[in-house]
Amino acid sequence: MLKNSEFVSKLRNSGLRPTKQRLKICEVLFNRDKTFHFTINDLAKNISKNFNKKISLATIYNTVHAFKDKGYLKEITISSDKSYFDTNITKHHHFYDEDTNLLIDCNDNEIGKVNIKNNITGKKISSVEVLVRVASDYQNQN
Amino acid sequence: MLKNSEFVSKLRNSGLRPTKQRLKICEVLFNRDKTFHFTINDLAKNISKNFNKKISLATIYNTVHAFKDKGYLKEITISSDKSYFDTNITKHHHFYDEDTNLLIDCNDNEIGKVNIKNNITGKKISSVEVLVRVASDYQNQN
DNA sequence: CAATAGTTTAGAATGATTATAATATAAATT
DNA sequence: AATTTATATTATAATCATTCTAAACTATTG
Ligand SMILES: [Mn+2]
Ligand SMILES: [Mn+2]
Ligand SMILES: [Zn+2]
Ligand SMILES: [Zn+2]
Repeated sequence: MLKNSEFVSKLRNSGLRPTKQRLKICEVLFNRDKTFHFTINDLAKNISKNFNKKISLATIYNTVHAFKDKGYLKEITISSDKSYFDTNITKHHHFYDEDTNLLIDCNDNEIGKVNIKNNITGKKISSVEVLVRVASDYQNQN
Repeated sequence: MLKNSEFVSKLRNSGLRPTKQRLKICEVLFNRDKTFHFTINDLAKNISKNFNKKISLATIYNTVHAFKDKGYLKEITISSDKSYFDTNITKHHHFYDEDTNLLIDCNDNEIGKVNIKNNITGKKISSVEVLVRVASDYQNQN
């Protein structure tokens, strides 16, 4: 539950001007109790529903990518045609419900620490992500 | 190192007619000692280089998707704009080298078993995949 | 209040993937 | 082995999410 002036600082601190559009997008994304997952399309619909002045799709793309670059969003790719953004930027894993197409955060009492015994020589690990796909029992599994 | 007649059976057994094009693609993908990762683009280039008669891009897409549906290939999605296919269809995890854009298979002495303590109620796990992104030590990490 | 740098926008361009529908091939049937 | 039927391939067009362009707009600075 951040307020407008906090978004202004947040944007200024990252070298982004606090424009009307960016503040509106901040409000939609970050002015909540819980983090959530969304697609660009979800966000565009959400904004057009809850904002009288329209924000162009190019700006929505630009802003989401800027926020991702600044580390305010993470991108989670499920398949070649499904990409989600996540307002939860802490390290965490996901369940993906193939029936509902919903991403669900895992916490530590759901997936234990991944044990990486050997890394590639000369490389540093930049992220470790687990994706657990789930579906109804009686549905076709692949 | 399978031979042509084995590919013919394999295709027939899955209800796919053993056409010239599909057999050529089988040869390129499965007539090897080691499994590997490829993009559609890689495969198309490979075929045009090693085959005198061209296979249309539509057929390459169709065949790769048919093979994936039949379980002869797995798809590994790295980001919204990078999708790989894998001829290793066993359960395994991956390192992704952000410097070289190369996918590398993990074996059990690199990543231990993922401990899933609680699953979503009423759902069955259809896959568990770990992706470890790595990059050079001195490179920008995100 | 300029001047400047950064931002938004509508619309065009891109490019990977998929659809179309005519032609070709494989399999099944006579 | 000729005919019929089902399936596959192909060139090409269509789709559509994303990115690009460049003109208009806005926030910031002096
Ligand atoms: Mn695909
Ligand atoms: Mn993107
Ligand atoms: Zn999440
Ligand atoms: Zn692999």
